[in-house]
Amino acid sequence: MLQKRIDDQPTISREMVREAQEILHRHLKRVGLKQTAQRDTILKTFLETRDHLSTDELHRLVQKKDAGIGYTTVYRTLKLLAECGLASEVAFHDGIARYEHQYNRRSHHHMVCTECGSSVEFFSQEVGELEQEIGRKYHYLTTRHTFQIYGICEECRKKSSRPV
Amino acid sequence: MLQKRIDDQPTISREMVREAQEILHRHLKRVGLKQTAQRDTILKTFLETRDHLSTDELHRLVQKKDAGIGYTTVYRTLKLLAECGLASEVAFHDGIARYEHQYNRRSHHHMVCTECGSSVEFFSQEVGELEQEIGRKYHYLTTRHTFQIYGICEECRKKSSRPV
DNA sequence: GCGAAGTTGAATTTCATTTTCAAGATGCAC
DNA sequence: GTGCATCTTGAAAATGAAATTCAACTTCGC
Ligand SMILES: [Mn+2]
Ligand SMILES: [Mn+2]
Ligand SMILES: [Zn+2]
Ligand SMILES: [Zn+2]
Repeated sequence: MLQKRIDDQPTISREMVREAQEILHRHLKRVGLKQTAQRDTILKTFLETRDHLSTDELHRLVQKKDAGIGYTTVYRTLKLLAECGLASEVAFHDGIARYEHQYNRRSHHHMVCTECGSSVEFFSQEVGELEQEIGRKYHYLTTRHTFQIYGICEECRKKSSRPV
Repeated sequence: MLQKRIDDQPTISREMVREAQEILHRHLKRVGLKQTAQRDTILKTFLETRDHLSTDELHRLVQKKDAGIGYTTVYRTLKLLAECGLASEVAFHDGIARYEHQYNRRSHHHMVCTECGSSVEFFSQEVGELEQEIGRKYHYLTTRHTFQIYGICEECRKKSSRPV
């Protein structure tokens, strides 16, 4: 699952992890839940990648840090992270839910290759403006939108024109 | 599942059904499959509604015409219709696959209420242009895109501000 | 009509997601 | 620090839409 990096975020720093954890902790307190080592480990692991991870994939990464953490806890923590804005779900239409972290990330969209599953991130202000415009027009209070482009990447086109 | 009608297609005519069936029949022949009464009934039923139907919902409608037609056949026929461009999948993010027919329909997008599930269709040329532009920029051969806006409709906002 | 090849629908399987539950951890009150 | 109500955890089970299987049936080229 390749992914071209087209903005300029450095690898996450210790400081950023701490700040993100504070956001989580405040959220937990607000809704009457408790801090746990598992939740912190999962958040930290999640911040360390810029990939679009399935629960299963994140679980595998988390297990390298603490083999005792179960799939269910990763699953539940991702929901919590989405609640407090640290994660968002991205549907690549491949039948599984993927998440990406939203801490210090510019809002962006994805173009996905339907052959190999790789994706490119791109930025477009227009799409967000369209959300506002259409919401106003039909009297919806809009909360979010999804926009994905599907196609075949250059690599895959080369491969299929030059078969083995 | 309400849906405002914002373009001007009349109810499907007998003539249109015939034309759409010809498209299906040509497709079947092309890929070495066979015409059946079930497939024709399913296509006809599908064309008669402008809703965004799950396989289950379409199956229920089809059964009113021919109670012997099974869920599996509806499921498989929807795939065939998508293959020949007569249907397209629309993901409203409610966990089930929905289809709408694409015979004599203007391309459009959807805004979905996350409270009641109702949807509004809207038209935007810009979105299609953006697909082209981004595809060119990153050397993808684009095939399609998805764009949905999520929010809360006027009805639902009224309801929640005036609780029983 | 014959027969090869495709179709059908009930039943089964698959598989990501969600729920359950009993044992363990957390954190507020004292 | 201790008590204890409440929340958390992870294995296992349940869920449910989607996909597959298979034996009986239909289609269609000859
Ligand atoms: Mn992304
Ligand atoms: Mn529509
Ligand atoms: Zn590719
Ligand atoms: Zn609504």
